[in-house]
Amino acid sequence: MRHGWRSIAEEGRQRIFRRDWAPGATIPPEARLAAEFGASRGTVNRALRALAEEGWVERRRRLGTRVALHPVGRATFAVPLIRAEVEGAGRAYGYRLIERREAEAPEAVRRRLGAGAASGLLRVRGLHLADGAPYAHEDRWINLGAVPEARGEGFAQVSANEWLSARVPFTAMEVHVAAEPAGAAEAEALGCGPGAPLLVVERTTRGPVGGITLVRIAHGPGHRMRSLP
Amino acid sequence: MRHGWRSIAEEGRQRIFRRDWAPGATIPPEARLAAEFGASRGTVNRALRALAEEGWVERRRRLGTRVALHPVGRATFAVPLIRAEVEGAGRAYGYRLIERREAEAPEAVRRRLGAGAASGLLRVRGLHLADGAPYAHEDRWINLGAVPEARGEGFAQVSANEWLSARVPFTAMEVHVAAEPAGAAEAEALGCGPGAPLLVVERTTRGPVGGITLVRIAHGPGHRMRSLP
DNA sequence: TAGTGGTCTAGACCACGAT
DNA sequence: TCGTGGTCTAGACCACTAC
Repeated sequence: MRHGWRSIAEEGRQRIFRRDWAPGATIPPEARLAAEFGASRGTVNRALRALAEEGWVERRRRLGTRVALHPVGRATFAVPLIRAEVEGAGRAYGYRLIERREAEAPEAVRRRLGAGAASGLLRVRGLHLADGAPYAHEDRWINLGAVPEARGEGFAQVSANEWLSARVPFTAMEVHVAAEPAGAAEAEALGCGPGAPLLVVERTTRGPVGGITLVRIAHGPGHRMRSLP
Repeated sequence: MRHGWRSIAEEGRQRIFRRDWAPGATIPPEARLAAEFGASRGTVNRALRALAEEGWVERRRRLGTRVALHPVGRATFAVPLIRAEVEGAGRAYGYRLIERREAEAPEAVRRRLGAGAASGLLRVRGLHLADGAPYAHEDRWINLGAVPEARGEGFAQVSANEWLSARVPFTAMEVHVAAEPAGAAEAEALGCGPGAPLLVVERTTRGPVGGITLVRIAHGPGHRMRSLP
């Protein structure tokens, strides 16, 4: 038998699906599987690591590899530039600045950004358009302590979304998703009734030195997020 | 210098962040980096593969490894059992069946399940409770062609969510997320006003032989999805 | 203490795709 | 054609943890 790590992983999935390897059971150790498949231990390790990342098995030193009792699924979503998202759908992208000012941030915002009372925060609101129609409302706080250059940028031509992405790499990102009724400002910007259900994505972005930006993106009614394959 | 693959990956992230490796630029090939870091090519490969999975670089044979122009972020969410989700939050879990019947499915449902006109479909609706209060409304179609045992199950004591998870492993899952106004049935079950914004998660689950189940889970007002770290 | 997975090495061949 | 990443091998040492 000739086996690559992908086919070994697939065979493992099949055995789990057929209950040859039952939920909760410990499967044979890598060395034994390597002998069975006629592969090296490294190849088997690669395959089992893939199954572990997919949530099918749990691996622990000494304990061995056990089939997960409740295969916890995972779904991954892309977090693209809004411009790229719109243009990727074959629509014309547009952007309009609504508001830009240095302002006192609510305590919750400072805390989530890890910004001390000393560092200023910039608030930028804007509207993303697709084919001229409102697409998403962006309400952003930028930590000027982490990105002082933002002071010199008006964000009238280029959205903060795009400006930051091109200039400030991040190292970690936290994403919350919720359904919320449109507030007054969002309803006006998006052209929907107040209270209309909006898909709201909140992202906190951090660099090596701390919080960079916190953004709330409210998508117009009907918007869908689709998981990556 | 002694380096494991994790520290090599971290060094790569730092170089990208510092723009030593600029966006769009091609970084040195694995063999060169291996010499630089005093590691074997296999170790460097492992590190760069990790950076590629995180979206920092794009790798292609012959072309080499390029730093991504727009570091497309990815956010991963767990798709757990609702019971596990509720109990994990330290709340008491409950379940109530609302409806169970074999029914004609809309064409859209059949298509997404890849179910022919011949195979019957079972519809199960239920309500998940946390501390006795409505938590999420589940509206599910089960492909009896793929899971004939479901005919003999009443789903009165155990939710379809849990029954399927324990019995039918899946191989692929597609997830859609949207904000939608509560319909009449959902509003009644969840005890909210009709039109209230609900976070709706639609999952299509497939096994090796085809579609298994399509479920629409409407979470009560205020629910949040949080990305995994 | 011993069994298991985690990782590293040095070398090899292959698949892809620009030239 | 040939440089690049993708993968496999056989062997080795280490880290964790049940016993």
